[in-house]
Amino acid sequence: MVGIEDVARVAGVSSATVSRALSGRGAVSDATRARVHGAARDLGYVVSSDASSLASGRSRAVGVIIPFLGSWFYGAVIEGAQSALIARGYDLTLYNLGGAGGERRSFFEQLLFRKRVDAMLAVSLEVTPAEVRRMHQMGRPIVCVGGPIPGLHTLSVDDVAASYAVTSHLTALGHRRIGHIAGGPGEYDFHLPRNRRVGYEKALREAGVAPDRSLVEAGDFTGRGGHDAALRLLTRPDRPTAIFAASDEMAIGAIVAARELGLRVPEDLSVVGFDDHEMAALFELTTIAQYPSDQGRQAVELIMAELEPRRSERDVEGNLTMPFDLVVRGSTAPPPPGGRA
Amino acid sequence: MVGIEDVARVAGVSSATVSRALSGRGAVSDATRARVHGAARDLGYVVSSDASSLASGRSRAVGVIIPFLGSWFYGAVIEGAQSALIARGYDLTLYNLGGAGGERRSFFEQLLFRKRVDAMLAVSLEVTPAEVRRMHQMGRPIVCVGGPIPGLHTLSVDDVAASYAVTSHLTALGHRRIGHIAGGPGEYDFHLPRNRRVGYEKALREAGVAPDRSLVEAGDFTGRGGHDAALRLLTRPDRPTAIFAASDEMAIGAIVAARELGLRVPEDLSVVGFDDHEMAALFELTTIAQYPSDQGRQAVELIMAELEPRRSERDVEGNLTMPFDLVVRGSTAPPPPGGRA
DNA sequence: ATGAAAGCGCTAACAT
DNA sequence: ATGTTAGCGCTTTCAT
Repeated sequence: MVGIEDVARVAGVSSATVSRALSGRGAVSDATRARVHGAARDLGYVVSSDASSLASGRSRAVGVIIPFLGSWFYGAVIEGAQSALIARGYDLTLYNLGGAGGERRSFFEQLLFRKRVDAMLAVSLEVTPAEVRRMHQMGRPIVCVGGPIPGLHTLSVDDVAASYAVTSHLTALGHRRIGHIAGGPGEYDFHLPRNRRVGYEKALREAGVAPDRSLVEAGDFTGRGGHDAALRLLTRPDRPTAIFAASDEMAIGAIVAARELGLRVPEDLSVVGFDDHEMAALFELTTIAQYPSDQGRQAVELIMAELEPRRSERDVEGNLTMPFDLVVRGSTAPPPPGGRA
Repeated sequence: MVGIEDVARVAGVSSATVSRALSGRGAVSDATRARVHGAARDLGYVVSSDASSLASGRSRAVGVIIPFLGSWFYGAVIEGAQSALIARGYDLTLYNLGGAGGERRSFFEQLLFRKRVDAMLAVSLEVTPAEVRRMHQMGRPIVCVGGPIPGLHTLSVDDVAASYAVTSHLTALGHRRIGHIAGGPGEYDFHLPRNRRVGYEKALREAGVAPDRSLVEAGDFTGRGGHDAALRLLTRPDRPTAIFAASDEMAIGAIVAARELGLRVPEDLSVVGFDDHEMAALFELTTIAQYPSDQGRQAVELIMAELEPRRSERDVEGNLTMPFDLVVRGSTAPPPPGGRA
């Protein structure tokens, strides 16, 4: 194994200088720096991250916590975070808390404190106040994507506003009976199902429609879940003329369900989703585009601002709002004339 | 920060004994072990992984390398690997080599050698011989999912056999003109596109059909890519009566394309996929089920067998074959009577 | 079964 | 700008 002393010997300097030259911290003359880099390259030297972490207290890794991996959204957030991290020389350690086992507990009790990571990025994580305290105890920056979580820096789209926008699109078309396929009962994905429902109800009220609890069915953010929920909504005698699903996967499931029942989209039923999933365009789905890989990237920027503060950057707000866009495609139209609008 | 010496003091033993008691290596009396565990719990002691790694040479982390994160398959593999790792107290460090930047080069030149991880799990990675050498230089176990890669332990379904099976299902139904939507031109996902095509051609020949190169179109493992490829196939004057897409995402895209052209599935066109994606059942897609999360789990078992060998386990083969199943659903039927079969 | 002590490979004061 | 040196917090011989 070639170590720092080997490089020092070849470059004719001390190991301290090698460390300085390679890490960029501390002053080194240009000539020396060049010699050190040359020696390191020739020897194929790569710093041991363990030794470096132990000595410096910085691990150059950030932990990313997600509730599960089954949806497009999480993959995209991770992808964005990853590329931003790699660009800065950081590793990404993934913690998937969704498993049936004690993943979650062992995470909060052990993993969080092993000092493996310099910071945490929590994606759509529903955390208890006790868990927030635990995270603060860790004493390292924590940024959440999909928030806001009281007490933590978060970065999220305004789910209420976005849901309001997409539901208003439906009411503007003339829909009055609008079903909602919500996220599951809060195991994953915290405020999000609640907030999306709030925006939906706000748009209804504004259109003079009293929200009808029985028009809200739980999906679980999967295609199958959306399909089944839609089936329940659409087999009612007074079926809705439009459905707002809280994710595109569920919306696609709803479109399939409609087709099974012989309903045409959008002539007989309008469907809107949320996310702008890779497949949304394929199904002509009107939806809310959010930009998860940008969210991942941005979250990393926030983390870095805390980790490596420069005087030029001002302090980060508690909660940062991310953009979204209403994307109107072919899955929405005015309700059918015969509809009990 | 509570360190090992604190625990030692409270438990009334030396730090060496604490290390032994907590790690399970080395003999410690039951009474002592209990006292140490008690003290550690009371103090909230968690071992510093950096210090532990540095001293022991083991980091209790494995790196997972993927070409990109955009598909269901990778997410599932990672999920399986993650849960197996966490159960053994290992962390998962993710390397996504798909980014446009120099991720790939910096990975093979630097990250691989930082000694952050005890082993590597490479998923569907197309590696050059030079890269294989680099990985061996690392001197740590490497297991690949989706192989086989010469020189590395791999674990994969027999893509040729699986593709043969699903294509034979089509020929058995009477199809003779069968299109194929292959994976992209090899940027990601290596042998896989090739192997799936080989199985497809073998089934054709066996049915007395000469493979027609012009019936093979490249998708890119996305719904959109499958859709566009299917459009090209289906607008030909002598369009195929069936399509085998190398992934379910692409197959779903093909179903959508068929519908756009007014073709009914399966009456006018049969479509088969590969993977048994979460949404496959929703679209009644006949497909090959493989079990990516099991593959991830199994890969971790292989790694652990090398990392922590026990005498009971015999040595692992170079290549381990994973199961697949043909799942027949509603997207396949005999070709239409008028078809130029 | 337990303890003493020597590192693991690097970084960061401090000195020059 | 560079070198000297003392750790970082743990694991692991080697004794006992």
